[in-house]
Amino acid sequence: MNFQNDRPIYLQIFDYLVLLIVTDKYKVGEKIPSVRELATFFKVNPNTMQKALSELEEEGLIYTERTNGKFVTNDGNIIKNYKEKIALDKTLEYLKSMKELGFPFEEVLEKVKNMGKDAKI
Amino acid sequence: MNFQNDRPIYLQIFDYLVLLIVTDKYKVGEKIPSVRELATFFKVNPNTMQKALSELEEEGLIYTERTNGKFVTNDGNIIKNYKEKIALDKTLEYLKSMKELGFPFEEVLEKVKNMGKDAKI
Amino acid sequence: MNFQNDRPIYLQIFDYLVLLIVTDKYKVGEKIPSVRELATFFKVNPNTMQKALSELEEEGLIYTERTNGKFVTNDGNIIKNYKEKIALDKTLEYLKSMKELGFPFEEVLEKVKNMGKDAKI
Amino acid sequence: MNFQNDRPIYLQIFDYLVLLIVTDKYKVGEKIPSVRELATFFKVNPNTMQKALSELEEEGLIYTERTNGKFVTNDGNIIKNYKEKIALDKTLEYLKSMKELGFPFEEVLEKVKNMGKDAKI
DNA sequence: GTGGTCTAGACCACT
DNA sequence: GTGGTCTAGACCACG
Repeated sequence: MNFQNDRPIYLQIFDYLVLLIVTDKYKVGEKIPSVRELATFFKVNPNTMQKALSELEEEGLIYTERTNGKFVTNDGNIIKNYKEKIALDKTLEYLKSMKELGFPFEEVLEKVKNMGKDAKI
Repeated sequence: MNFQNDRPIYLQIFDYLVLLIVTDKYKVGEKIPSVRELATFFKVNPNTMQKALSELEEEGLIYTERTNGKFVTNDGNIIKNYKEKIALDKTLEYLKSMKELGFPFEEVLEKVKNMGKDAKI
Repeated sequence: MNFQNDRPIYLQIFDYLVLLIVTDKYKVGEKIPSVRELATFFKVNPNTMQKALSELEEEGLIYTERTNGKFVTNDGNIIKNYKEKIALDKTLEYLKSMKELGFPFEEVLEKVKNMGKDAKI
Repeated sequence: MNFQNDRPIYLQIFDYLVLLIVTDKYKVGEKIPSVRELATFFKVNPNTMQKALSELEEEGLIYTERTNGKFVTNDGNIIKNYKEKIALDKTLEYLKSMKELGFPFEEVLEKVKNMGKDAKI
């Protein structure tokens, strides 16, 4: 895992784990590796790992069983909604910034289509 | 102007001034206000303002005439290219992150269309 | 039984059993279920169950007859006093924290009355 | 400041700062001491202090101005509501636990009155 | 000087 | 072995 310099590592790990969850790599209700294991895997300090996981828990995507481990939430809807929310946020932000730049919507749509066609993205 | 807390202020000002330039609010070759004036306007420290302007100058969007002030570049192409570059970057980044989330391109296109239709964005 | 995450499970079980005793669900002198049965019932590790019972015994609310089982104390006064002690502790703690928050006693009394009226609590 | 052993220090500091805010010791909009100063004052590690303050910020009771310091929220309503919320929570929890113990409401009221009379609490 | 982040490492209670 | 907490100390960007 390569971390960028302009964002906190714990947030980058957070984002990565979110991806694993919303794309079903970590299944609903599944136990996730221990804090220490994850810290080793990402080559970060356990505290940093802990912080990333705390954020996940705050979002309701995982929960903790004391002395037992951490688990993906059992509520599939939370995951589904979270995924949808991210998507809407990103789409909205994208369209907003394109509009600020002065592109009419048709042109934006054109760009999206072209870029989606050209490359496999 | 409301600044977010998770990004340097000078970058947020930079972005804002870029918008003014690429949307022709600051015309090609036009003189822009002095550092002091801008600092007052944005309610920031002159050092912060200076940093934002330095970034603009580095991108070639403005240039400095010593003792005379700062001006928007006279080369309209620089501005046009810069605008296009931002747009492509944003579009690429958007499509990439949507793909990471597991959305097929058709669904992304759908979301863009819907959101462009629904709201004035 | 739903356990909270911020307190030891054995303490939560302890509290629950205390309730059973002071509210006479477990009568004076009555035999209580075996550690194993209770552990199964609460879905916890027998060690955890044992710890909860040890605390009860320390408080004098139950006693152990070797090879025979555990029993609620025969001394009704112990139970009565314990109940009274808890009540006073809770009341004192409650009033203290309300005072710390800056509520005058009259207002506290008002809140108690209202909340006791409105809901069945 | 004497910390208890059965609760995280950062939460005890959190509670204490909440008291300072809801009782107007820290006024609306006022700058609070720097993380380092507070850490020194409470004799804890800056990280611990930071965690306590993060919780406060999450609750909306304080906000951060980057490189400038932390401030009590400017919205007096947030503070007022928070105070009221704590009071209701505490009252509800108190009445609930007294009911669980088997005390009829009249008796609870009596205890509250007596204890409020006897001592200055 | 400000807050934010991160590391290294330790200790603890609980199961 | 699990998560949670805490310390000591460092570095960084920002203003």
